[in-house]
Amino acid sequence: MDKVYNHIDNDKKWYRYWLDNKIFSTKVNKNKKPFVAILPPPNITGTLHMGHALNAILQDSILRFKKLQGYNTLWVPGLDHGGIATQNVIEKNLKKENKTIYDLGRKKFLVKIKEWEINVKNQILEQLKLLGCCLDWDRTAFTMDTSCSKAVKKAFILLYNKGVIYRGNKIVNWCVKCRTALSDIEVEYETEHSKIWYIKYPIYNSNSFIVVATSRPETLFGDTAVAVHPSDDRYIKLLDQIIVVPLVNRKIRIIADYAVDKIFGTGVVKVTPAHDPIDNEIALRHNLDVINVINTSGRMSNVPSCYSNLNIEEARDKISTELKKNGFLVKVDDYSHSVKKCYRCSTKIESLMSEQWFLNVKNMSQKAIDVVKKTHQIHFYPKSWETSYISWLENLRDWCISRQIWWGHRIPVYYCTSKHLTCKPIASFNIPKECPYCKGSNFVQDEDVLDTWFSSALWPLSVFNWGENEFNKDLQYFYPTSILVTGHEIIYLWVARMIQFSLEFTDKIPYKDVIIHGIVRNSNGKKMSKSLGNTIDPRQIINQYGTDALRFGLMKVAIQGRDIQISNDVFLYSRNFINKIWNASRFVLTNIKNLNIKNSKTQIQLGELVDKWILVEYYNMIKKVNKAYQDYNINIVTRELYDFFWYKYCDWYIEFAKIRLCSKDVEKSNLVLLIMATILQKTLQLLSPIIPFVTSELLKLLNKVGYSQQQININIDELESKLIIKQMTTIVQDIITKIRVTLNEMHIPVGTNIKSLFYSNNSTINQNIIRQNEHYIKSLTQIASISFIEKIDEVKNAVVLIAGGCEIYLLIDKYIEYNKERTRIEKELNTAKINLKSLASKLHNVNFINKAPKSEVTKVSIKVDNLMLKIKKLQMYLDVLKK
RNA sequence: GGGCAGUUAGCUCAGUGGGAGAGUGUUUCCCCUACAAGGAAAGGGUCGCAGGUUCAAAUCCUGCACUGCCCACCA
Repeated sequence: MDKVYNHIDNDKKWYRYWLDNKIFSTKVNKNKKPFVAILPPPNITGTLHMGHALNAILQDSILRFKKLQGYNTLWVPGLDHGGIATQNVIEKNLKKENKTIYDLGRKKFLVKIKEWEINVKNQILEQLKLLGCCLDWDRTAFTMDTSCSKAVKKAFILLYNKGVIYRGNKIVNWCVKCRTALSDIEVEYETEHSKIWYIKYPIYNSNSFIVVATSRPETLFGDTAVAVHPSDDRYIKLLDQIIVVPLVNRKIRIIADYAVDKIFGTGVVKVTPAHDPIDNEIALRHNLDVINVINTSGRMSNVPSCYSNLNIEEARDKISTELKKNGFLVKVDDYSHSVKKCYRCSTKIESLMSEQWFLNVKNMSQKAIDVVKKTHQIHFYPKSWETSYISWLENLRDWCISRQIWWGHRIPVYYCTSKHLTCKPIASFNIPKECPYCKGSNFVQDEDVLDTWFSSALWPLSVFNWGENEFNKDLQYFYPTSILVTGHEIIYLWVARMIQFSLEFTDKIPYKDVIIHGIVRNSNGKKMSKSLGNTIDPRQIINQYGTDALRFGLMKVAIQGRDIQISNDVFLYSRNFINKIWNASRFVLTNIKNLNIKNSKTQIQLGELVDKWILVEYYNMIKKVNKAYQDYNINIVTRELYDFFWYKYCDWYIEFAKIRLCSKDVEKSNLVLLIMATILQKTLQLLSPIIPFVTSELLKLLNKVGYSQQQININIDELESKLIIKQMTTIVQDIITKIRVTLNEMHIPVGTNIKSLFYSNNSTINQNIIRQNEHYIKSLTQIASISFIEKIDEVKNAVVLIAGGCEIYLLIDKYIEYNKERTRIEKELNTAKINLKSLASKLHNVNFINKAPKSEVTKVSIKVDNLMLKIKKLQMYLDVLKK
C-alpha cells in the first residue's frame, strides 16, 4: 500500500467496476421497498458547476445510504433542454460569427442546437460519472425525448380539453431581446437609478390642470385615463372631468380607483393599460380603452410620426424635451425604483398586450397547498420553506405558457387553414385529418413552443413513461418517488409545478421529502452561475484533491437550506482526512494478520478502560450518524465521522494500540486488533455513502485479509451486547449506587439537579453541607460536560432518574485522581529532566530516552475532557522511562 | 412594506441552557515504522448591540443595527 492515497487511479478503477457490474441499475422488485430520486435535470447550457455537484453528491450520498439500509434504490439521470437559456447561448455563439438565428432559419437552427446538445450532454454525463453518482444510466432521459414529448402533449391536451388552458390577449412580460413572452416568475427585479417626471395634464375647457408623477413619460401616448384615490379630497371634486393628454391632445377622463396611493407623487396616476399590469387591472374595472404604443421590438409605434420607431430611451428624451418646450413639465426629480429584467438575458422587460396561451392554475394550486399544509404528505427540509411555498401558491396568477422561441416543445395545437368562422383550434398528438367544424383538411401548427418549465413540471412522470402508458410497471412501483433534492431558487419555478401537475394527472404526490440545499457562492459571496461566468469547474478540484475530497468537503459545508461559500480550505481539509483514513487503515491492515478470530469471545472480557471508552464513543457515533442520515443532515454525518475517526479512534485508540500490541499476552493483543478492525470497518461503511471510492478500496482490502463481512457482523453484535450493554451498564450501575449513597449522605433529595444546588435557595437542602462541599461542587460545575458517561443513552436514562448529578460524581472522582496523578507524574518527569513535549512526539521510538533533548520540562497543559486517557498516556511515558 | 436566514478566532465556519470550539493561517518543537497530506504545543474571541427570563445565556425572549435571500409594491 502506498503511503499516500492515490485518488486518480482508484477513482477510475472503482467507477469502471460499478459500471461494468451494473451496480446502479435497478429493476422492479416487489420484495424490496423502493427508494427513488430523480436527478433535477441540468440545463444543457453548459457544463456542471459546484452547485450542480453539491446537488448531485447530496442525492448520491442519501441514496447510497438507503442502499446500505436495504432499500431498492433508483436514481434516474436526465437533462433539460433549457428553452430560452439554451437558445440564448446559441445566439451568443452565432453573434461571434456575426450571424443571427434568423439568418439560419428555424430548421437549420434546430440542427445547430442539436449539435450543441450532443456535445454538452456528453460532457455533463461524464461529469456526473466523475462525481461518482450512482445513477441508473440505462434510464438516462432528456426533456426533448419522445417519451417526454408524449407526456407534454398528453398533459396539454388534457388541460386544453378541460378548459384550463386557453388562448387570450392579455398583458404579459415581454423580453425584447429574447422576443418572447415570459411568465411572472421568469422576471427578476433590479433597482435602477432613474428620474420621475411631474407632468401637467390640462383640464378640458379650463385653465387649470392636474399634475401627474410618472417614471415612464414615453407611455403617455397610451394613457386612457388619469386615476386618483376615491377618498382623496384634493381631487375628488374633479372626478369624471375630461382632461387632455399633452402632445397628442387626446381627451380622457379622471377616474377613482383604490389601487392609487394618495401619498405617492402627486396622488394622481396616469393609466396606461397596455403597458402596466396594475393599470391594466384598473382599465378592466373601469372599462377603459387599451392603446399599444410599444411594439415587440421595444420601439414606439402607433404614436405621432416623429416618435415612431424610437427606442424607449430616445422617446423618453424627446418627450421630456417636448413637454418642457410646451410648458407641460413641472419638474424632474431623481428617483430610484426597481425595474423588471429578463431572468435569462437581463434585458429590461416591457409589459405589453399579446396573444398567448395561459394555464389557469387555481384548482391545481389548492391541491398543491393541501398536500403540504393539511395532509402533510410532502415535507420540506428545512421546514421553513413550506411557508413560502404555500404563500406563493396562494397568490398565483394564470401561467403564461407560450414562448415565441424555436427551441422547445411545439404547442400541439392545429389551426384549420380555411379560417372558417366556426373553426376552433384543435389540440392533438398529430396533425388532425379533418377539421370537425368545416371538414377542411389543411392545418398549420401553432408556431410557439411551450415554456421549458412546462415539460420540467412533468419530469417525474415522463421519466417513467407516463405519456405512453400511465399504468406501466415502473410507474406503479417507483412512483411516487421518495426525495427531491434541489436549491431554493427553483421551488416556485419547478417544485411547486411538479406537485401541481402530479396531483392533477395522477392524484399522487410526486415525492415525499423535498430537501432544499443552499446556493453555492464563490469566495466573494456571489452566486455561481453560468450566465455570470464565475463558476468553478468541479473537475479542477477533482484533479487536485480527488472526487472523495470534493464530496466530503461539499457535504461538510452544506447545511440544509443555507447558502454556502466555497473556499479551497475545505477541500484540503477533506483530502487530508481521506489520507488519514487511508493510513489508519494501512496500520490496521498490516497488524491484522496476527488476529486469531477463534478466541475472540473470551477476549472480550479482557477489555481495559480504553476499550470500553472507544466502544462507547463508537456506539454513540453510530447512533448520531444514523440519525443525521435519516434527517438528511449530511453535514452532521461528516462532522461526527471526522471527529470520531480522527480525534478518538486515531489519536487515542490506535496510539494506545501500538503499545498494547507489543504485549506478549496474545489474548489481549487479539482483543485490541479485533476492536480496532471492527470499528474501522463499520466506520468505513458509514463513510462510504459520502466517500465511496476510498472506502470501497479499503473495505475490499479488509476483506482480503480474511476480515469478512459475516465475521464482523457477529463480532459487532458481540461487542455491543457484551461490552456496552453488560459491562458498561454494570459500571454505570455501580456509579449510580455510589451517587445515591453520596446524595443521601449530603441530604440532597434524589431528583435534584446537582448543578443548580450551589446557587438555589432550596430550603430543603442542608446549606451547611453545601457550604462544606462548596469547593467540591464548584469544581463539578467547571467540568460538567465530560463525554465519558454522559454520552451513553442507557446511562442517560438512569441519569435522568436522579437528575444531573450522575456524570458529575464520576468526574469528581477522576478529577481528583487526575490532579494527583498529574502532579506526581510532572514531578517525576521533572527530576528526570525530560522534555515532555518532545517526548510526546517520540512515543513510538523505543530508544527515545537516548535521544531525549536537554531542555527543561515545560508545563503540561491537559484538556479536561480527555483526562482519563491523558493520565494513561502519562503513565505510559513513565513506564517507558522506568525501563 | 411582508417573510426567512446570518452576525462566534486574521480567514472559512461548527456549536439548541452550565467547559468558548474545528479547519486554515501564524509561532515553537518533532521524519518516532499508519499518516510531515502527520504528531505535540502556543498565541489569537467583551460569541453584532441593548434589554429581559434563569442560580446559570453564544444558546431562550424582546427590541435595534448591519449583511444576504425570497415575495409584494414602486404611477
